[in-house]
Amino acid sequence: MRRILHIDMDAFFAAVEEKRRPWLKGKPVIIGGEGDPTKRGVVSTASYEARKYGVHSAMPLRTAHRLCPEGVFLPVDYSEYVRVSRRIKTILHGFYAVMEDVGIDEAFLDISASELPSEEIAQRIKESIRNETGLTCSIGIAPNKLLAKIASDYRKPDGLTIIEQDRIGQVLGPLPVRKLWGIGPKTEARLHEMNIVTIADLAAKSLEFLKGCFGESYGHFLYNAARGIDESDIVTHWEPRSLSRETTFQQDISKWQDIARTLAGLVKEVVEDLKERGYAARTATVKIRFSGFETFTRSRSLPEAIDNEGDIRRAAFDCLGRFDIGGPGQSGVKRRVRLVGFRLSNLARKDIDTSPGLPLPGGPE
DNA sequence: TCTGGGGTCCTTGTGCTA
DNA sequence: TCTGTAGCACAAGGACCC
Repeated sequence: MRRILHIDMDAFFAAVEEKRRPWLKGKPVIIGGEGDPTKRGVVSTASYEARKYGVHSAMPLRTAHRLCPEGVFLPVDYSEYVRVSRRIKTILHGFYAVMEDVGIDEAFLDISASELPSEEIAQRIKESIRNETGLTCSIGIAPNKLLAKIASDYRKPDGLTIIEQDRIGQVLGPLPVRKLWGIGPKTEARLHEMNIVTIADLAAKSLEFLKGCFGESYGHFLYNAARGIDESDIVTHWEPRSLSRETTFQQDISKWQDIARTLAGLVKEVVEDLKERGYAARTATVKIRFSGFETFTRSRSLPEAIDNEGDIRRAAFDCLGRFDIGGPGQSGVKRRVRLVGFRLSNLARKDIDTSPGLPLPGGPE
């Protein structure tokens, strides 16, 4: 029987800020954007005190300020959170080598090989993290990743929940469908329309029914997830599939030159990132969001993967020219633009030569 | 009235080719 | 030569995650 442990740091960004600024302790702390609730941005993390006011992540900062005017608004200091995150991941590596990184404040560990009881392992991890960083975390342990993630969310903050094989239905059944990883707001709304509110409701539906409503792949996923079935492995290494940058203007803009200058800057940043990581890319995509929040993309695939900024910029501007927004000769674009984004995908590692006739890494000697 | 940024994966439509 | 079809790559959009 597999034993998978999921660890989730409690209100991570807010906790890091409280640790280095103790006067914040007990105050409603809201981290997001530039830390200015009069500007555009959304909440990245709200402390548990702020959550009492109804503030939650992904909420617009202006809304958060309306709900919690006495909140302490702080900008996102990503480099500091990465630094603390690295310390935590090092601690976890010290316990078990088989670890899957899930973003900055989460991880899965496969603890199947350990002789120790699950609870003892969890307590030791919690104690080490608290001693080293002063932060608390919530831990879930279960036979697979899907259930371990639900378990870590079951009791927060500083929680520990273990789901044994024979209690899966009992624990899962009464929970709302939204608790399942992979069910977001859209699917939740669709399920509610079908009178499917809890995971037990979902588990009562047949595979054929779910495939008919949600398609082959997602229907199958929902059927298994409702039963707590997940055979996915711990992923210890992965290659990036795409690299991107995007920016939302403080005020919607209407000058083609401003859009072009922003796009050129984004291309530069993404290409620098691409080169630093040692990749080349074959597909360039430009994203435009208009003032009404309608979002469109235009992409161009090249004959081969490249990392030359000039050629990539030409592909980007070719995409930009295919939007119906006017052009360089005109003083203003037809519609005001809220966001410009740029993405490179179809990445290929530059240090791996995959030309015909040469052995691939890891192939026969 | 408000709705960030950096990702992954899936679905659907379309055009090309065998 | 015409037509139908299957497979594939690509483009675009959408849902979801942290």
